[in-house]
Amino acid sequence: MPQARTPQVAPAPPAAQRAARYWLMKSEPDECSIDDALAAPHQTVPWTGVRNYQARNFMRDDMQVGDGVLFYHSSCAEPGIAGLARIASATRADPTQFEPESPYFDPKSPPAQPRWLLLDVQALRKTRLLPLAELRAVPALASLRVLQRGNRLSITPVSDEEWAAVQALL
DNA sequence: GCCAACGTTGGC
DNA sequence: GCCAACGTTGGC
Repeated sequence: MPQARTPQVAPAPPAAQRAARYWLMKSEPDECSIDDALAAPHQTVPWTGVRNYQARNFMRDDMQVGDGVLFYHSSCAEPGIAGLARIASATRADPTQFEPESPYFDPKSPPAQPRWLLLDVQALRKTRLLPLAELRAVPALASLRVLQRGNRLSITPVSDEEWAAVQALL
């Protein structure tokens, strides 16, 4: 008895099954601030340099064009949410992994199967800076990933409720 | 597959 | 510059 054929390709998961529709993305303002992104052509920058598998997998598996982004400034005098942005492209290979002179060079990444991805992020607007202390004071943001102890991920999902709570602060 | 050593992140 | 926390590496 022949078995029913199984689809060769799994259907894309419905939006409700994605990890999130909103994201927080960290950028060092010395490298690319919200002002830098707003000044870029089409207010769009390639999000280069992600070298963490969890963050890469969010880009690869969950992030979609149009998703909302909290643009976060890290490793600077005033860390916090500095602007709003959106995901503006699908993923593609991050070219810096193949550039020996780049700080993001990864000699172990096989060019035929690039290990690291990026996508384009379009800045929408600069906001007033929402520093960590202010975010921590909002009960609805208690579980925001960037506020958790030891958090280091440069891309983290933001729930619908957290997104709304941030918008309410602006 | 364990786990110690090491490098990096990032707030303070 | 300090240091806690975390991810990665590599010997065994």
